[in-house]
Order: sequence, then C-alpha cells, then structure tokens
Amino acid sequence: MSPRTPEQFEKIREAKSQLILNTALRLFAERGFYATTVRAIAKKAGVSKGLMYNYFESKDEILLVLFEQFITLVSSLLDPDNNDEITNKEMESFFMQLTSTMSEDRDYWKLYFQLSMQTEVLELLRARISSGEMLVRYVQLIYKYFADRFPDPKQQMLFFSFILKGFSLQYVLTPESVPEEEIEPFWERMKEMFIVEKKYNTNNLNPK
Amino acid sequence: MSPRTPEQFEKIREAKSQLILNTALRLFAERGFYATTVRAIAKKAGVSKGLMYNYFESKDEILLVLFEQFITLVSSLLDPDNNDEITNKEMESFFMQLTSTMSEDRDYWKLYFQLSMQTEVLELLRARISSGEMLVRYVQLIYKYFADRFPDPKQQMLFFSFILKGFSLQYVLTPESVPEEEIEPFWERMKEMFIVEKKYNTNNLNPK
Amino acid sequence: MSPRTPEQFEKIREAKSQLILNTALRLFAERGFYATTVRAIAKKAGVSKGLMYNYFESKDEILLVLFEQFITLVSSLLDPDNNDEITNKEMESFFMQLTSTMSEDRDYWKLYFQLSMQTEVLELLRARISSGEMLVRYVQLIYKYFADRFPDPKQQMLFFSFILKGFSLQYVLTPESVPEEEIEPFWERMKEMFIVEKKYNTNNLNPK
Amino acid sequence: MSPRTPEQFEKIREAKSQLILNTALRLFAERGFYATTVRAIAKKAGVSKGLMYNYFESKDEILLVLFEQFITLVSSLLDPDNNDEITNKEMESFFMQLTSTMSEDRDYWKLYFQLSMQTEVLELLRARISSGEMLVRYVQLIYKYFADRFPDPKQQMLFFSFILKGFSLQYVLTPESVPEEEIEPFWERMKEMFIVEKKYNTNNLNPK
DNA sequence: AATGAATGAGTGTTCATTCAT
DNA sequence: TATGAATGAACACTCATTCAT
Repeated sequence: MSPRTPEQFEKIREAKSQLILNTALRLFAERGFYATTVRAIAKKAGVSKGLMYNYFESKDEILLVLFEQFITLVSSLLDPDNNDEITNKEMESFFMQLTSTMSEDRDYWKLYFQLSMQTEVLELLRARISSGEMLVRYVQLIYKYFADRFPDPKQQMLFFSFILKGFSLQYVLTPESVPEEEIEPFWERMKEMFIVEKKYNTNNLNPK
Repeated sequence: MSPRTPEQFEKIREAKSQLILNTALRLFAERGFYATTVRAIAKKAGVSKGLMYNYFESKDEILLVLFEQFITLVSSLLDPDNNDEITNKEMESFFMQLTSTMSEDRDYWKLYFQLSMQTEVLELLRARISSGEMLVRYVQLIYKYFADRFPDPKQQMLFFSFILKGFSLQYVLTPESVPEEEIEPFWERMKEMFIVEKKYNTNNLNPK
Repeated sequence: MSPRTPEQFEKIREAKSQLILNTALRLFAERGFYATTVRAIAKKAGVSKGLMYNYFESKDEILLVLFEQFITLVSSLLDPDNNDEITNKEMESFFMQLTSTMSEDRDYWKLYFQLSMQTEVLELLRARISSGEMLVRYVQLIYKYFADRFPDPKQQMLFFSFILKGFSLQYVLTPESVPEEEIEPFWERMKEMFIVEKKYNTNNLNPK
Repeated sequence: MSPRTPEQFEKIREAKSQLILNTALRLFAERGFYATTVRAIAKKAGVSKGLMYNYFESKDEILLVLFEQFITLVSSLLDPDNNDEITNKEMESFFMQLTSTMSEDRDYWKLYFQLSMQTEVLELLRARISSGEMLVRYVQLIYKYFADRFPDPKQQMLFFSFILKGFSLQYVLTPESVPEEEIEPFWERMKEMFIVEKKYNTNNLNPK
C-alpha cells in the first residue's frame, strides 16, 4: 500500500480531533465537567484513553478548545457587517439567530452556562482566553445602539441583558418550559421594546 | 468533674453544626460543590475531618441541608398572607425582598444557580427534597395573578420569569455589573409592566 | 445523702463492667469482632463511649477479658475431682456438660470458634493468656484415659477430638442443623465408642 | 511502535489477575479478610493500589471470586460420575481427594472456615453466590447413600458430618496436630464405619 | 497513530481513642 | 463517675495522566 500523504494524515487527525471534541461536549453538557471522566469520553468516542492525549494535552485543554469554539460561534452571531454600529436590521437578525443557535448548539450553551456558575473552572479558562478584548468591543457597540435610541441607555441595556439572559437560560436548560407557540410573540415583544428609530446619534462609545 | 449537661451538648452541637454549614456554603459558592473537598471545609472551619462526620453523614448531606435551608428562605419570600391569591401589594413587596435577600444571602443563591446547571447534583437532591409540591402551588398562584390581569397571561408570565431570572443571575453572580443606581429604576419599570389593576377575575388555577 | 462506701462503689464497678462485657460478647458473637464498633457496644449497653475506657483499656482488652472468662468456663468443665486421671464417670459427665454449656453459653463458644480461625486476633490474645500450661495438663490426662483403654490410643484420641470438634462447631454455629432428637443417640454412640473398661493401666503420661 | 494485540493484553490481564488473587488468598487466609488491607495485597503482589481496581471492582469482589474458585474446587471433589447416586467407590475416592485438596489448597480451606464463622462476611457472599442449589442436590445424594445402607440414616449422616468437619478443621488449621502416620488409619476406620454394602435401596431423596 | 496496563496523589469516610467538662 | 465532642491515622476507592509496546 502506498503510504498516506501528509494531507491525508492531517485529515485523519482533524476528524479524530473533532470526534473527541464532540463526544466530550455531549458528555460535559449532560453530566458536567467534573462528573465526566476521560475514560468515559474515550469509551463513547471509541478511541483509547492514550490516544486522547495524543490530541489534547489534558482534560482541561479539551474544555478550553470547546470554549474557544463556542466563543467563535457566538462571535459570528454578533458580528455586524459594519463595525461601527449595529443597525435595527442587524439587531433583528441577531434575535432570530439566537433562537436557532440555542436549538442547534444547545450543548455548547449548556456547557457555557454551567461554566459561568463555576468560578474555579472559569479561572482556568480566563488565563488562556484571548477573546476578552473582542467582547469589550461588542459591549461598546451595543451600548451605542441604546444610546442612539433611548434617553436612558444604561437602564435599557440592563433590562435588555436581563431578558436575553433569562430567556437563554430557560430555553437552553429547560426548553420544555418554553412553549413553542410563545417564542414568536416573545420576539415580537422584544422588537417592539428595543428596535426603534435611531434618534440621538451619539458618538460616545463609553457607557460611563 | 461532672459531665456537661445535655443542654450544653445541644448548644455545642448547634453551634458547630452551623459553623460547618456556613463554611461549606461559602466554599461551595466560591469553588463549586465538586471542587470543594471535605478537607478544605474542615480546615477553613477549624475542625477535624472526622468531626464533620459526627454532624453530617456525608458531604452530600451537607449540600442537602444547605439546599433545604435555601428552600425555607425562598418559601418565606413567596408566602403570601392570603393563600388564595397574590395581591398587587404582595407582588411589590416580593420585588423588594428579592433584591435584599440576594444581597444578604448571596452564597445561597450562587449555590442554587450552580446546582440548577448541574443535572447530576440535582438528581442527588431531588430524591430527598420534599418541597416539590409547594413549588407547584406557587406556580399556580403566580399564574392566577397574571390571568387576573392580562389577556395573554402565559406570554406575560414567561416574560416576567425571563426578566427575574436574568436579573437574579446577573445580580448574584456579577453584582458589579449591575450599577447600584439602576436597581431602583429597574424595579419601577417592573412595577409598571406587571403590577396593574385586576381585571379578569378568573378562578382557573391551571396554566393549561 | 451519705457518700457511698468503697464496697458500694466496687459493686457498681463490677456490675457496669459485666454489663459492658455481656453486651460486647453478644455483639462480637453476632457480628464478629472487627465489625463491632465501640460505639455500638456503648449504645447497646446504655453507657457512654468514654466510660468504657474507664473500665477497659481498649477494645482489645474487652476481647481478652471475655476470652479469659471463656477459658475459666471451659476449665471448670474439664476439671476432674482427682487430678491424676479421668474416670469413665467423669468422661460421661463431661459429655453431658458439654451439650449444656454450648446451649447456655453459645455466644462464648461462637466467639471462640470465630477467633480460632483468625490467626491475627489469636496472636493478640496468645501473648497475654496464661492458661496455656493448664491445657497441656489436660491433654496429658486425656491421653492417659485413652492409653488405659485402647491399644491405639493416639488414633482413638484423634478420632475422639475430630468428633467433638465437629459436633461442637455444628451445634454452636448452626444448631438448627442438629435435630433435637438425634442428640441423645449421638452421645449414646459416643459412650459406646469411648467409654469402656480400663484395661492397660499405664502411667505414661506422654503421648509420644 | 505498534500497539499490543488484544491477545497480548488478554494474557497480561489473566496473569496479573491471578497474581492478585493468589496474593489476596494468602493474606486473607493468614490474617483474615478484615485485617488484610488493599494496600497490603498490592504491596505483596508488587502492583499499585490503583491497578487492583482495574481488575476487581472492590476488595469484596476479590473475596467473591476466590470463594467462587473454592466452590468450583469443592464441586469437582463431590461430583460423582453417575448423578443418581453415590457408590462405595466414589465415597472412597472422595475420602482420598479430601486429604490431598486440603494439603494443596490449604489457603482456600482456611479462608472458607474463616468465612463460615463470620456471618457478616457471609451475607456479602450469599447474595451473589449462585451455587446454592447445587449444594442442596449433594446433600440429597449423600442422604440417599446413608438411607441405602443404614437403618438410622439421619444419625449416621450426622455422625459422618461431625467427623469430617472436625477432621477438616483440625487438618487445615493445625496440621501439625494431626500426625502423618495416623491419617491412613483414620481413613481406614472411616471406611469401615461408613462404606458398607448397599441394603435398603430406597428412592426417597428427602431426609425428612 | 494507537493501545490499555500501570501509577499515585488525592478523595470521602470510618473508628478506636482522648479529653475538657 | 460519666459524657460525647473532638481527633487523626488509616481505610477503600477514583481518576487524570504516563508509558512500554
């Protein structure tokens, strides 16, 4: 048999790597990070424990990579065409995408919410996550959105974030508690509340 | 020397027991249940590992007792004078108490949110928690509140729960992200939205 | 109230001591030495753990004292009037007493058999038991009994000891497997086999 | 390098497994089950504590496997060619095998006797041992043997069991107390007593 | 690239024993 | 004399990680 080309090797590595990641994600979301053993991931993925360490340095690193994938996922949601400001259209599209990503990538979201409650795991990630600055940028953009439209932008933004957070949490963790037929009206209400004509045209990007 | 009286023993037990519970609560909230070792609790509480098992059957039981204390805490918040329905006044007072309990008993709430993300720990509790029915009762009461006031009670209640959940989460986990001066306006807005005159006077307690 | 006299104190001590011993014996026989905790003995005896150490140095010492009481019990069984030899009558009475002591003091016997299987516990006792020499004397007496009556005393004595050991074991540990009505015939058979006229009149006390 | 083949792994597992079992058996027989720590087994077997749990679920399971091996051992002794009845020849051969197995597999027998005195350990085994029915069958066969040969089969069988039990106990626990040269005559005597012509030809398998 | 046997530090838990009262 | 809170060494067991093959 002819030896595999380097490209083929790379492909195999890539596939195995994703297999392990996907399996780990499912188990982390299901049972929690601590309660999931490396052995369990290996077994479910159909590979040996040893092989996993060929792809990832540690259990922690698997989590880290998954978290980075999640950040990328979320980033793509938020990413507006125009980097200077978020338009009403973009906001509306963001609403729609949010519901769909939470359905499709529920495990990522479950994991995310799980982690956000556990300071000690977050520490582990924070040190190695480089996307911090990006988030700051988004917060600024969103603040501008509200500042352009409301006399009390901080209050509006806070309220907005509470609702989104609450919805996400409930929709991700206990989807059965959010009736299908109420989702559409919910977003309609959100649009009415927060998607309004731009009035103030500020350039101040800083919430403070 | 004469031995301690039973009352003295009871006093000692009560004090130590609370000391251990408080220490455990702080650590659980800080680091998470799994990441907190029995040794760490003992050390921080200034007692021996062995003594902890004199007071609690297991690490799990400590969690259980803390959870029960939390349930009691929450129950007292929700308990309306009149068991048949929640009045506007009671709802208003509930809003106020919520903020204060989340400040004062932040660790209980942190622990609660943590647990609500971790299915496997919840299982452990669910089997031994008897307060389930009580909660059902509350949900019914709250539903009646909305049914009495709004033409679309399910939507309102859902929206209401999203906001409360989002606020609680943010206020408990990252209080620094909720500016002090925005809290009062937030509750005002909540009152405007949800505390309105009773109109429909339904007797149907069931959301379905 | 007048203070107790030293004699009264002594009486109280004696009674408490026996209470603890009896309780321990029952539990040891029931559950085994290792599986019986000091706490369990204290609880069942209705005294505090601390008090037990007022009477006995350790859990091991309780066992030791019980074992010594057992040795005393057995000694009284074997003790013939005439120290020089065992008569037919004495042997017959020994048979009878054996059955009755095994009924009445079953717990002591159970404990004894338990210990005889556990080398490590025996070591503990052996070092502190002083009754060893006495037993040697008995073996010599019994050997003389057989030497006086049989041409093959060693074989007879061995057979005799097998049967007694087997009977005792079964009667003590699983009395329900020894039908009441078969006990009398069993001893009759033993008498026929081993209680015979003295023939050889040896003075040789040594089996070898 | 290429990984080991499954066969190689199986071989390693088998060897290690037996190594651990043998070491455990020796220590259990020597010191008793409770007094033997997992650490001690690991140390003596020259493996790590952790590895033992790769092969056995628990210390209890090691005991269970050893007990099952013992049951298999004993079964092979008792198993007559003809399942309907035990012949004189089979009984004679049983006598011979008994002595040899007790010499060769003394540790198994020591462990067995130890366990039969300790109710609490037995409970552990009883729940998981499936060989109970087989033993009932043997008892029936042996009863038939006596019923076919003696007018008082129950008495004979009882006597028989006492002697065997007594002999076994003494031979296993204190072999030095059973002189080599007396063993042959002992079995001769047993043969004379219990191996006789078949007379009654009963079909009743039940002792009652 | 791939395996799983092997490790050992760490976990929750037990229990005989001590000691302040 | 009497109590039970308190200790800590020891226990059975777990699991991320390493490594010979």
